[in-house]
Amino acid sequence: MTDKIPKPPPPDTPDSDDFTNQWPFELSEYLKFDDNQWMHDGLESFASENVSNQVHQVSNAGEFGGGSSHFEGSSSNTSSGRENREVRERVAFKIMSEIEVLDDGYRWRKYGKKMVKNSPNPRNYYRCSVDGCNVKKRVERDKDDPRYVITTYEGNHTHPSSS
DNA sequence: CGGTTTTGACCAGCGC
DNA sequence: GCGCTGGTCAAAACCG
Repeated sequence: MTDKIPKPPPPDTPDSDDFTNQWPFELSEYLKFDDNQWMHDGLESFASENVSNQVHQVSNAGEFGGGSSHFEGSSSNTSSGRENREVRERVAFKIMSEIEVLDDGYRWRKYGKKMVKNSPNPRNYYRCSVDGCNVKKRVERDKDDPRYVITTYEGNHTHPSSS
């Protein structure tokens, strides 16, 4: 099952950070959260319509390979613990597709499946198979809209997109 | 043969 | 202190 998807169109953005542009599916919404308040108590509403409140258009999602968001691990500076070690950017996507695993040009190795209580559907955990690339991907189906898939990316790829 | 997938169990953090 | 959820790893099985 390496390439279940025929990988349709990697047309003219093979090395662009905007790999979202090559997604043939309908990217309904794109969510970016610096904190983690998006699914704190609004996961249900988030999947419904509330999402429109803090959702940006895909076209504007031009930041991916550079960790643009000023994500900060801790808030205060601790006397000894300084610094946020590795800034792991988290981005959540809501895609309308029957396929959950879209081929974005990278190879993902599934490393776990878990059933969340909020949804009758299981949550899949993927990890980048490339050595040195510690990017993680979390795929979950919507609870109210099974035809929607929520993909959460964690981290940035440090290797060239194959192809 | 290699790489990947799959299920279960384990662990950690947090809540009450 | 215990329970629960979420997350990760591990071994085995399977595919190309």
